[in-house]
Amino acid sequence: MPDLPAYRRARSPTAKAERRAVLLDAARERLAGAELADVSVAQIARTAGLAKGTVYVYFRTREELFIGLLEDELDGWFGELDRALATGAGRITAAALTDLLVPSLTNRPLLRRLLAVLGSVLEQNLDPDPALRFKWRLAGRMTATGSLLEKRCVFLRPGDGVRVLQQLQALAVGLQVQAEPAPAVRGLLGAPGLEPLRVEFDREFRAATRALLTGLERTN
Amino acid sequence: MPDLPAYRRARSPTAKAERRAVLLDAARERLAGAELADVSVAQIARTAGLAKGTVYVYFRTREELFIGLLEDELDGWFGELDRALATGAGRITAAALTDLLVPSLTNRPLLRRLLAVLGSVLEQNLDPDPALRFKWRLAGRMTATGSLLEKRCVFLRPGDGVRVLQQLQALAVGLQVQAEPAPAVRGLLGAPGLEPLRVEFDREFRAATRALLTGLERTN
Amino acid sequence: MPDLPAYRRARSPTAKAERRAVLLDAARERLAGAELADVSVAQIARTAGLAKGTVYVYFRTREELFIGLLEDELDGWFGELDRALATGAGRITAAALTDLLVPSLTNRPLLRRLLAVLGSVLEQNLDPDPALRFKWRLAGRMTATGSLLEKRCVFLRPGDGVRVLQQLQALAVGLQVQAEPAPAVRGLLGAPGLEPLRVEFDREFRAATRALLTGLERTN
Amino acid sequence: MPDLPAYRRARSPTAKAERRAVLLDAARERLAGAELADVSVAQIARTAGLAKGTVYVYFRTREELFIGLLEDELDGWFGELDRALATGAGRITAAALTDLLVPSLTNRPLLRRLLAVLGSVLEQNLDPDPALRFKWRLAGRMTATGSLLEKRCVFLRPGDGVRVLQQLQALAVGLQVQAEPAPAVRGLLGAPGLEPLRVEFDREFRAATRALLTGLERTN
DNA sequence: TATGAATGAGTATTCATTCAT
DNA sequence: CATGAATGAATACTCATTCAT
Repeated sequence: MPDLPAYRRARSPTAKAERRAVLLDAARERLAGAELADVSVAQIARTAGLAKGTVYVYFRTREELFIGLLEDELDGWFGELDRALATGAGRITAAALTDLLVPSLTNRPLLRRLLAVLGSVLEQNLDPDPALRFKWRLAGRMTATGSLLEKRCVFLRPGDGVRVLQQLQALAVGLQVQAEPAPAVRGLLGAPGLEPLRVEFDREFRAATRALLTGLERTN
Repeated sequence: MPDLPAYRRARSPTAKAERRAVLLDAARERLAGAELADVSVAQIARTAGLAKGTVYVYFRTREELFIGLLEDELDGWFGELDRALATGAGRITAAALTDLLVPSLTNRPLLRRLLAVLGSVLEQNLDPDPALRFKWRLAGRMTATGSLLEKRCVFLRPGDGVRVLQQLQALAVGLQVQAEPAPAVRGLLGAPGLEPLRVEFDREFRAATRALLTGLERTN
Repeated sequence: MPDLPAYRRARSPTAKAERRAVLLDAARERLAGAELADVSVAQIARTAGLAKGTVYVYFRTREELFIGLLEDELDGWFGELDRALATGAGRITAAALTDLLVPSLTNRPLLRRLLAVLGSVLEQNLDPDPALRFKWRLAGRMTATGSLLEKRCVFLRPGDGVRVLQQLQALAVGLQVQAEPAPAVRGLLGAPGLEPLRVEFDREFRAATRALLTGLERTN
Repeated sequence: MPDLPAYRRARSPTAKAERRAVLLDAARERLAGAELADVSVAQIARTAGLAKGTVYVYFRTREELFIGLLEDELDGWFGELDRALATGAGRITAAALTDLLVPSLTNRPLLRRLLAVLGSVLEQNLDPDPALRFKWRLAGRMTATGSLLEKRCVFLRPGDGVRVLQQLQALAVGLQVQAEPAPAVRGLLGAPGLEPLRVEFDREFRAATRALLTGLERTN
């Protein structure tokens, strides 16, 4: 049972941030069991124990809420990468880089799902202004983490850092789509003869990432 | 009053297949300029010069129509790969395989787009029966082409053929999502400071594929 | 009990016109007991015995439906005036013109109500195209009937015909607003001391029209 | 810490009236550029430099605020008429009365707009109590000014004073509706062929008023 | 077969008003 | 008194699908 907040109305910036987080958590909870398209604002509000209109106090549109979720996930991801890359001293090989990068996305299924629909859904009903803000922030972190990558990996040339991140995201999103179709579809994949279509995300993502990074290492 | 032209009613199997093709072509035409979500059955029918209801004579649902399109694209893709792999004799290196595989997906943007939404959209509103038929056929071609790959590439171990195809698709889909967001979003990407988010599909897909295959070659 | 139509689906132009009329009649029925703002599309559809979506087969928007109603009312009004002005031979005095004009609006409360909200509500959610079509038609009938007026009334100078129609509409709308506020308000007007605010439409409209026309007659 | 400025809290009746006036002025300002339906409480509050909730300290509902505006306008109008009718000695002809009455409404577009929606909008969401108070006050001024009219104009019989005021309002409201539809609609009226629908308020109102009063003068 | 009229489920969003702070 | 966060009612419209013609 979650602690109820001590207030009914969030007036301080802290309380407001907290309430925003409550809404994001509610969205996360609902997304755990349903497609993004099937999660309605009403559901999220109900899950958060708030009224529908309150959602619109904190987010201008439904899409902005999901972008908020994505920002959280991206913060977590980049943060984890940055910490890992700052730790330790020596140079990193492709194999070590694989071990560093793979779990960061393997453990973030929601990030994979949100990235998969970012361009086609999330940004559709977004004012240009918040859309740009989001993109700038994302670009900034890509650049920063890409630089760290280049510093720690001798086999990465200038520009390769960002490129590795893009390729990693691409692999994760593409395999995510193969590995976890909508629940209704997932059932069918158990049918005999469909083995070639069954994709176990964790294993395949690791394999592909290792191959990719190894290839880069050898090529450069 | 003279008889209406015989082709107004598609009686023979040939005529039926022809009309089916007309509808698929119409869908292709519409998809060239719009998001899949924005292409309605009515539009497709109108483009084909038929009535809305007629679409449902040839396809049980809107999704089945798009699956039909995807089947065509997959047929073309696998056919091209199979022909290329059957041609020539010697063993294929990672570099040669890259040159063989990359254009097959670079030239098929529609295939990439459809694969991206296969699990989350297309198969959502499909009867289990046609869904299974589609999947069996796909699995079959994956297996067949995968075998061919393994035969021609010494660096591929058993099972790696299908895996390469999966990884290739994953890369293509993931980069597609990054490279071509919905039109409304694409405009924003021109803003300064967003360079790290701009992805040129052709170049990045080739680079990633080469790295991936090279990595496989060296590892195995 | 109204006759049910012999068809379920209106395919012939006649049947379609009939069904359109059924929807307009349903709207009329609902408007008899409620403010225009309180009449929903769902109510109209239910009253017509049709589904909500069917309304949108015949009218692009809710407003277009009400404009259709207004067009009917205007057709009736102008038709009545034209017939009356075509009948009889001699010249018409102000008094006779009053007798001719007044009942035509006294008997059309719906016309008065719709005219009152034409510019502020009805035309708000109308595509420019149908809006223009409506306005051209209205302008045409104003001009035609205005000409007839000028022919039969010596005291009307060129241009006065249309002007009389405008002034008549203005009076009717203005008095309508005074005489028949929303039901919730109407009750209050019975309170003692509010006699100066009670307006009996028929009487006042006749008096004002007679004065107006008499004034015109003497002035010109 | 010094005391906050004394005026931040409106304690004295004077200060309260002042703040009320600030809100009414803000409403006037917003109404100058927008339809009444498009002016929100939030906008008014912002324009007044106050918070949304503060509006409800001074007015029970949004409608009550607009009624307050209307009361101001009516006060100004009746005041002007009363002063004009008290001034001068001799009897007033229809022509002179026209010159006296017409500018009083020509110069009050906001009064016309508010009167047009009084019964259908403003009084909809009003408690009976303030509604009655407003109506009694209005009735009183109608009676008083009507009496003055009857005193100065021989051609007005008992009861005609109030009636003239009613008819004048009716004309003003009706012509207002014709002359100034919502901005979105106004653009269309420039189209060729729509001349019969273009109404210039000032000119038409004067013409109609003169005819009306002249008619009254001759009839009585 | 072909048609296109009829259906009806499904939901984000606004904003006047309230009330905790 | 002043604030502004929270509320929740209320509704037009789309479009895939069906089925009468």
